[in-house]
Amino acid sequence: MSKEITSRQQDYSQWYNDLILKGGLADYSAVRGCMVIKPYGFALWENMRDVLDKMFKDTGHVNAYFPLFVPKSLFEAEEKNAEGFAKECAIVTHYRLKADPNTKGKLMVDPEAKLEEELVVRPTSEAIIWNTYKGWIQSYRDLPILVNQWANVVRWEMRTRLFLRTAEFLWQEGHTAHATKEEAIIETEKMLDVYADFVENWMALPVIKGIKTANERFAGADETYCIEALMQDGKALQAGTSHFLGQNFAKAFDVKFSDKSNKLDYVWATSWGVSTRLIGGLVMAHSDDDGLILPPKIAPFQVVIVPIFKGDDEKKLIDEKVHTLIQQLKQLNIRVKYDDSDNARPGWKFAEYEMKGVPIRVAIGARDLANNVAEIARRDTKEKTSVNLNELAVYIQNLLNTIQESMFNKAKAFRDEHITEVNTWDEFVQTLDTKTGFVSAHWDGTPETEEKIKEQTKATIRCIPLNNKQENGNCILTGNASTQRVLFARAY
RNA sequence: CGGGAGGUAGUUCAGCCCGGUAGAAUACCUGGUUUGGGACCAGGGGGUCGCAGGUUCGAAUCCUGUCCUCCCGACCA
Repeated sequence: MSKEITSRQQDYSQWYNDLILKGGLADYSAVRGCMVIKPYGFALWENMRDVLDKMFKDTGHVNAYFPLFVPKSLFEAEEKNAEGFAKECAIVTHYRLKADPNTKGKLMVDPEAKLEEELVVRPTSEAIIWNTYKGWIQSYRDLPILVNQWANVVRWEMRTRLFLRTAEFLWQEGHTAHATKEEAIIETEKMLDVYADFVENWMALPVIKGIKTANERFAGADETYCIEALMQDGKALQAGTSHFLGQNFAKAFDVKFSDKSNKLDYVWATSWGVSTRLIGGLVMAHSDDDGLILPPKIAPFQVVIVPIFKGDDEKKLIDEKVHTLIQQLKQLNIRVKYDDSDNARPGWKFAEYEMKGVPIRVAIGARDLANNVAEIARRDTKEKTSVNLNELAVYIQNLLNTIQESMFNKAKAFRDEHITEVNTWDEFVQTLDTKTGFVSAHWDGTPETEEKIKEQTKATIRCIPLNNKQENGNCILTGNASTQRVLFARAY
């Protein structure tokens, strides 16, 4: 009973924290704003990473690694980028400690060891990477450069939340260089599609593809594309971004190339990233008051088998059947765990694996063996059925697909129900306060109006959807003419 | 960074106001009985009371500082 989870209704934030901590995904650490990702959480991240990494490679990208530290002079080269991140940078100023002469056994920063130039711990790697690309690019024949990096970054956030916003987080960042603007834009859009494909088809999380307004754009980008997801409490979550950087970084780092006619021009750039934040979104979108609900395609374990037995003789008989089943499941590439530990009884294990979100539970006892069946329980719907052992492996294979699909459909139905078109300010405010979710409304296109709406309602423009329908209307705040609706929401 | 709450056994917490031998539940270990939705009996081990100073004969308790966490707000490509 010590592991009881706070209900969503009682305290949504506490529910979220309970799931992460008690589900065994992560722990708090001794470092401000930084978390420990535990083996179960990291296994989830590894599965996500492996799928994404293959997608990147299938679209022609290669991995590389750049330094954690960025000399301050490089960091400040692209002015807007530097300004945007300046407030949340960790900075290395010294390179040595020494024994504190005043306190035995304590260390102090050695004032003699001050760095000539401070090093910024990367909050993002455009600067160090573009400084490097300068040496890699002379001719159009050197382009495109399609590089991805799996890395950690540090952003000194004021208020942190497990997975959703931590001071240090894991991510991938793609940084590409192109000869033409058109090619760079195609790349930006292509990677947005990769993200949407991954998040929808692997994480079972429906997203809206769109572009950010100038206010919400990445510092240093000409255009920011994004995918936006909706959480169960009606708040939006930016799940991934893909930036068209124009020639901003090429100009800042003086990266030019000769085209076929030997004319010099600046290189065109993109960058794109998703992070461990996706895990936070996954948790918030799918789980319930009994614990996590993980989509089969990325769950660390897709199936857990719990034996129910009295005495060693029964256990032996069950073991035999289970080992056959495990072989069958492994041949189908299904990740399975057999929990035959004797320190917990079946009921305890049921609750434990529900909390950990394992998609399918198989229970086998003497009663089942007599009928050559096993009890199958779905985590997402809690439905239980008895299935003949001879058909079980294939049944599980199919059920995993069904669960994956069903989770996506459920999340999509919720998302679609929570996109509300409104035409007046009153409707707008009321929808945000009572119904929550995305609100589709006309906006006059000015940053000032966007800012005022944010001040008054805490809602921001999440995106202007791609392929947005054009229609005439009036801005909900100012009444000025507008040609399209945009999506507002309160967001994480 | 502002406001509020907190840090004592692996975990959840009591004890603090009013200073005097560190407690409960649960988890863990041993033995036994159990096992189809978080088992039971008996015995046992485990805590520099976040950290550092100070007051005191004596500090988990009082004072100062500091670190970390949670909630609300500001901030958040």
